[in-house]
Amino acid sequence: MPHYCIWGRDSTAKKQRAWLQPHLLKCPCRSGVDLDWPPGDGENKRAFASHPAPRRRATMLTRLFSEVLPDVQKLSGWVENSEVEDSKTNEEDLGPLQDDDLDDGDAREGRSRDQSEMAGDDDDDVDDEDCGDENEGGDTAEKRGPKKRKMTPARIERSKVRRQKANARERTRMHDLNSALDNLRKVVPCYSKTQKLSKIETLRLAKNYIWALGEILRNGKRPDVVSYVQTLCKGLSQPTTNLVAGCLQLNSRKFLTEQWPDGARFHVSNSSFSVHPYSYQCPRLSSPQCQPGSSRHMRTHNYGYGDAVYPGAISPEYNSPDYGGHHSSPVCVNGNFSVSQQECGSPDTDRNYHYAMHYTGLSASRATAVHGLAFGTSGARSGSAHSENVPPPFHDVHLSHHDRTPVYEELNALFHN
DNA sequence: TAGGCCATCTGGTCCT
DNA sequence: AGGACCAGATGGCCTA
Repeated sequence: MPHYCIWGRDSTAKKQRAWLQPHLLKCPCRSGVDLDWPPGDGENKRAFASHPAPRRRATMLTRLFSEVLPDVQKLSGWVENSEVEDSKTNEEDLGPLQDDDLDDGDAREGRSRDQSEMAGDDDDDVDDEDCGDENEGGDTAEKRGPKKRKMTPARIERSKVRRQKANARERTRMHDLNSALDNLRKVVPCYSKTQKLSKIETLRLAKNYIWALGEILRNGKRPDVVSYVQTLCKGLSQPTTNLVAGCLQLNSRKFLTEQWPDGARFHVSNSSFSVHPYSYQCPRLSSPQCQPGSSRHMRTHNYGYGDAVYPGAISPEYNSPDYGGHHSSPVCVNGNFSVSQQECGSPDTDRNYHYAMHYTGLSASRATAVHGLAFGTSGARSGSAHSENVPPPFHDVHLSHHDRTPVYEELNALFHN
């Protein structure tokens, strides 16, 4: 049973909530009062109730890049060497923050305490420094070294200006980072301007995408769709998994009717399979929110696209020529399906549209080409603001004229918003 | 209301 | 001294 201790005073409800997430937190206090987890009742519970903020919430990007980097390094290594020792990296590197990540807690403690002390207003800082000058009789180590210069009003003013400039630079830096992430979103196998992947999911998907492409290079053959999708979705949240699956299936279907360079038609067998680990029942399908044109969730949120399902991602019968026209419209937009009123929430609808990833007998090679290698088909992205020389994402692949059903128009609108 | 994601501010560290 | 980068803290917004 882990122990947590008290290391400060802050009573905001949110921080208390966060503090109670043991997987995110590790109290850096050396000498605080240890408390049993879970809080339980009595004095211990009261102590938790009044417990302060977490000292640390794992920094997202650092965590993510620590996940991505080993794979990228490994990938680049075996691409160059044409060999890979194993493929267990994905299993190794994902997961919640580990205790090892927090081993530097003590080191941070001192810094955090310094920050806490310095977080006060400038006047306090000035007072402290002035007081420090007055206590020259002591012989502690921290009182040696260069003598602090007195904070004159002019120096304080300059310090404020410096701080403001630093803040502006930091904002710019973070905006640049976000722009880069936006560009990354455009090249991973799932992109929508209205349903942005979160930063962490974008990085995870990018990592998986790189890994999948590397596997293709290593094996010299195209993988089956299932393993390809499994690779892409490894470590992703359920909503992101469904979104990716939907995107893949959508774009796969686009190619069902397109001519390939060799003139061969895309082969569609009668067989199909489901990838149940990724199945996800749209919880709002039968809810009152399931209304045509509902736009409540037409905004960016990471879990809003959780049940995004696109026409090609539904059941195999959906693709059959016998498929009824009344079924041609369900499009889950951020969890809301644009279905007719009578369909919404009906048992039949729920039964027919169980939102597992159903793959038609899609040729693995074609799918791979679509999702991983066939950038050339889409041409250059027009109007893209990013400067990186990135391949255009497959979602820009144009549909052939006869494939531009209203559903696809809607999807195109969705994807190009 | 809990929890996730995000932007912003901030001070520390390293480097030029 | 100042810039880049990092990471902790904080609060807003949103969904379930």
